[in-house]
Amino acid sequence: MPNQDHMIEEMYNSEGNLTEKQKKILAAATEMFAEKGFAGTSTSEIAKKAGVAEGTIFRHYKTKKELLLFIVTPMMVKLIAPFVIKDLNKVLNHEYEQFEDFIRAMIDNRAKFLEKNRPIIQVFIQEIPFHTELREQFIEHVGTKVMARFVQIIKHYQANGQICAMPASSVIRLVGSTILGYFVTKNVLAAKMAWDDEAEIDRMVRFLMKGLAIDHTTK
Amino acid sequence: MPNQDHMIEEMYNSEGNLTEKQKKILAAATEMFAEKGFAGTSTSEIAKKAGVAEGTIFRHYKTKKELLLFIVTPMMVKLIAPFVIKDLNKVLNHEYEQFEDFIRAMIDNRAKFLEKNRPIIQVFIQEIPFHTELREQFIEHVGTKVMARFVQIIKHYQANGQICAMPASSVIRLVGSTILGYFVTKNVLAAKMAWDDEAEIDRMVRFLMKGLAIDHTTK
DNA sequence: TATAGAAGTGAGTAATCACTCACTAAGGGA
DNA sequence: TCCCTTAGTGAGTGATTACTCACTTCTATA
Repeated sequence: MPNQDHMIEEMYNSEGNLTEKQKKILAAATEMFAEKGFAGTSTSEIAKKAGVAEGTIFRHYKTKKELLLFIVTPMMVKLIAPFVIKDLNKVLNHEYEQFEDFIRAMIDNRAKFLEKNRPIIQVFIQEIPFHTELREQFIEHVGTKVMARFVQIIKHYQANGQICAMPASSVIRLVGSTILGYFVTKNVLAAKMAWDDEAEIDRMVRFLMKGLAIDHTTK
Repeated sequence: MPNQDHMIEEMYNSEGNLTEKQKKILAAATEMFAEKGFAGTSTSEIAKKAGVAEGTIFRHYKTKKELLLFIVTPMMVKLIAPFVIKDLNKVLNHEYEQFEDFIRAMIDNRAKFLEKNRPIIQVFIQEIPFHTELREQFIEHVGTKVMARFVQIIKHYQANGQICAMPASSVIRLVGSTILGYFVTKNVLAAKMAWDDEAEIDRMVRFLMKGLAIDHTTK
């Protein structure tokens, strides 16, 4: 797909020069996709909510699906990749000497990312099972590039003697699952229960550090 | 909703006395909902795949949504609740003296459950964001009943001195996230990469045991 | 074997779907 | 001022949607 990169780059630069109505369309579509799903939302509903004619949507996006991709694609490109590259450098420059510091920085960073892009991320997660393009994009941008960076980071701390020997991919999965689980419960069940965020983060970090520490027990 | 329990009970008993065509409808609907989503699947498609007339679907299910609920509801009732109750008793009867044995039994049990009901579970997970009824049912059956059981189990092992002091809900979240992450990567990325299942389980269990062990380090 | 009730059918319905197109409005450079 | 490009419009398109209903077929029991 040679035009995909072009499309992405275009979006990268063009966020500023969008018409007022175009912004309204994107906002309305994001909100409705998050609430009712892509297949459950009609273009007429989006137009009504955005306060534009239905034809206006199709002036800018050839199909309804293209609208979805324009909402969801830049999130992956713009916001995941740069973070990882930047933080990788910090790690390799010994900015996070302790693995714990790196974990805490990552949790904090992702929390802010999630807060800023909650509805878009929601749409992305909800729609990924139904759209091959989304899966492919995700694998391309996150699955390979980001993964490779993380492997380097983990190996760095393993060589350091800070975390135990184990395939890097397993470490990433364990850490990722734990952090993801924290975000999911925090965001989905937040209102339903008492939630001391700082304490939960502390417990989670401690659990991770202990779980990944080098074994001293001879079992 | 007073008729919900009745509906559930009915399904509980009636799985055997379904017509051949009804079974075909359920199978076809499950498969298509999993693949294309509830909103993205039309009743005419289901009828075609099941080899029945479209009217036959609506003879048994008043609406398309009722069909979805008939597919997804019994999974929660029949298969989650009994397991937990049974295993709770095993724990309280000291059948799993070691917390590790309990964890391993649970992983094994859930793996079999997932294998048997993969498409239904997939539909359930994919549709839960869009249907309030599903969320309510899940909270009612899993969120409260199952949660309460787990809290008892965790407290048992904490009193035993096998796992560290921490709110039971946090322990459940950490363990649950880790196991869920294992299942997700295993099932979603299974074909894409090498996967030594036994080794992964061992690593995960070791991670959990270390992570939840009682602290000896004076930090 | 007669019959009632359930299972199954498929043509038909109004509503809604994503999308088109001929059109007007607006803005900026020559 | 003219003109060209882009943005925006909304009525209209055929296809598809979930669902209905009058009808036939099957099946169990009396």
